[in-house]
Amino acid sequence: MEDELKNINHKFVELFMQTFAFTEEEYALFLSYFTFKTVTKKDYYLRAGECCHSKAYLNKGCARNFVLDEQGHERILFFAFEDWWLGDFDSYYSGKPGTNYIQLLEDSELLVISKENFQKAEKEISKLTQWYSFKMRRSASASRNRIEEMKTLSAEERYLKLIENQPHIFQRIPLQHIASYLNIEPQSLSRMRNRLTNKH
Amino acid sequence: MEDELKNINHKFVELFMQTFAFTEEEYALFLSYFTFKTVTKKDYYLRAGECCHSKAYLNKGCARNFVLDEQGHERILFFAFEDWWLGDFDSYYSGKPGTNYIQLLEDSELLVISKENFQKAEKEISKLTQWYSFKMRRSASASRNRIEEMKTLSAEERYLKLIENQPHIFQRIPLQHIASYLNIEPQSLSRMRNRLTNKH
DNA sequence: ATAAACACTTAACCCGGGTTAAGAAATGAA
DNA sequence: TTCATTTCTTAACCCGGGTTAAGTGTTTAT
Repeated sequence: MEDELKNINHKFVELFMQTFAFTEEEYALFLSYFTFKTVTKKDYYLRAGECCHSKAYLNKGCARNFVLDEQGHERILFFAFEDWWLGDFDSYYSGKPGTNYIQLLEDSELLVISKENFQKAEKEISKLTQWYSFKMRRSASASRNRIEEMKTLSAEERYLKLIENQPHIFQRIPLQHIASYLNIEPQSLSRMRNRLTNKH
Repeated sequence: MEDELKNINHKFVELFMQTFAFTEEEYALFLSYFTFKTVTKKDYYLRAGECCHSKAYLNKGCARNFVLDEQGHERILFFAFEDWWLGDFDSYYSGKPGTNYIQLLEDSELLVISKENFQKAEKEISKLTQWYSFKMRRSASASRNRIEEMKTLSAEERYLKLIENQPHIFQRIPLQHIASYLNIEPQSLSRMRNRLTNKH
């Protein structure tokens, strides 16, 4: 862990040191519960059927979170980039096997904390619970907004919104995965992009 | 309030008295922060553009939570029945105007608690915070499952799953609203039902 | 009792996305 | 450099759901 400390994403440091006002001691204690892990492109952090016993801070790299439909097609629920947390939280809390796959799309760095260590940390650093309920609320809100978006926008509208709001995704994520995220086939995305450019 | 106390849904009593082990005093205090409200069919608890300053326990009746898409079509996100809580939680926490409409579909009874009163109650009854973070986690999990369902199932599969898992909905909710919940037009639902019965 | 409002169904036509198949372009490995 | 793999595109055909329109029940209000 020692060597990697200097490489920790500044957003991680800022979040706990500034936003949640951890003391140096609390921060050091919190960090000591993590393990630093490098994973290569295409590795999985989690597969369906496994129990999720940890959460992981994505220090560097990006990942896709997907499930399989009844025909075995991969359906990407969302992408994760630097400063996101990885995990199947249904499985994490229920202790039961989950349905999510989480695959890294680049060589990446993770800060992994086990469920047990997180519980210990929560007992020792009371601010953590506060942070966590804040995060939970934000996550619930994001999911509700996503549902709203899926219900009110067409595939084309969602594509245009994605270009508008998260253009960086197109720099790092292959179009086939973006198609899956938009819930259409790669061929349909290709056809749609063609349609859109010929409009002008 | 006095008169209506005996009509409070037994699930409400059980939740706080048994599951969260409120004392008689805590329960009485908590209840004193609510106002009992009867509303008639088609009334709105909330409209888009309004700020949501309260949450409401649906003691009796049912409601639909919907948003408008860009063409002004109503899109139902979910239905609420007895023992659900009503509110636009993005607006509740942000203090900003929300996008959700919540309309009662039957003559209904609500137990309404204002944001201020809930905050007071949280300070006086620490178990409430515990209850609330539990609820938040459940809600986040439900939303994620809903996204997963929307991404992996066709309209027909979602319809069959609805019959299987929540047949009571068909007793109380008009088909046009169920169509909106399934994200299809009433005509398409009608056609689909016809298709399905003719299969046998 | 009667009209108005609401809820559901059927049918014809259109269009976007799925499917299948093939080929082009870009990337990676030996 | 060369071959293999991966990624992206194009095209033809099909199908489910949208759209429009009309018609049939079914409630609700007066």
